[in-house]
Amino acid sequence: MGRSPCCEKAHTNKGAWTKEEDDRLIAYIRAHGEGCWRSLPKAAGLLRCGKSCRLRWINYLRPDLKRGNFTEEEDELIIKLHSLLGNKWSLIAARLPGRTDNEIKNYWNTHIRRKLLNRGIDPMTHRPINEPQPEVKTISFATASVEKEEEKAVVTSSNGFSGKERCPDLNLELRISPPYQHQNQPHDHQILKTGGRNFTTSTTTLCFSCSLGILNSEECSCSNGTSSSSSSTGYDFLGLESGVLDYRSLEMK
DNA sequence: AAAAAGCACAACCGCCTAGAC
DNA sequence: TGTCTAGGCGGTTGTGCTTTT
Repeated sequence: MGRSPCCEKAHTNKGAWTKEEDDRLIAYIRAHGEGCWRSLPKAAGLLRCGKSCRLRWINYLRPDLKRGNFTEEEDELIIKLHSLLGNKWSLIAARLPGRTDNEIKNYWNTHIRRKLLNRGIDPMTHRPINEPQPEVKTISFATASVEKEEEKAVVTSSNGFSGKERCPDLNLELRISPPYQHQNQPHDHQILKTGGRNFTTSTTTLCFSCSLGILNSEECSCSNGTSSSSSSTGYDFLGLESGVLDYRSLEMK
């Protein structure tokens, strides 16, 4: 049994929104707030699908949107978040006030991908291109329901990893907890191996290359592990100190 | 100047999930 | 407990603009 269509498609407009449609949508939401998107088009006098109205509002009409070019800081934050979260655009967007998931997704595909490729970094794995894939041992962060998590591992990967194929006992569930102190890691790095990937977090402050798990990179600017705060390097991994990202609230399943 | 290629981004499509019943 | 639906998400496509040939 197939799904019923989200709206009556025979009598809906498609394609670019007109100024008049935008005005109607804005006026309606100002008067009634965001509510039932399914009934909104009819109530607002729009010949549009509810989904289309929602998308238009969220991505372009919301008053709190920050339009315009991405800053270098936003670029780097997106890269860092993508290295951690993969193509979870909504999660990434949640860390960038005024930016939408669609906007970030487009920006990634048109700008950042190329930028990383120019740096010699695979945009999907965030590892240097041509670097042999390291052998990955499983570290499971989950405590229960192992079989279910294995099923998830087959289908969940957002970065092109097929967990079941390459790592039968792979657990892709990621939970990020307050940093665990480990004295033997160079540069105070901690490598979270999950989903066939390395996620690097830190008890201190990391340079960009280190945050991507590129240890001992020539581009490393971690001051040989002597840095102890972002103020000394100007680097605030994932915005932990600036408050952009509360890593304790992150959870990827 | 015109055509082709490349780029940027708005919008759509289909799937997934949570919640209501 | 199972079914249905609205909302949400990520992938993909369409289209207009810009740059190159």
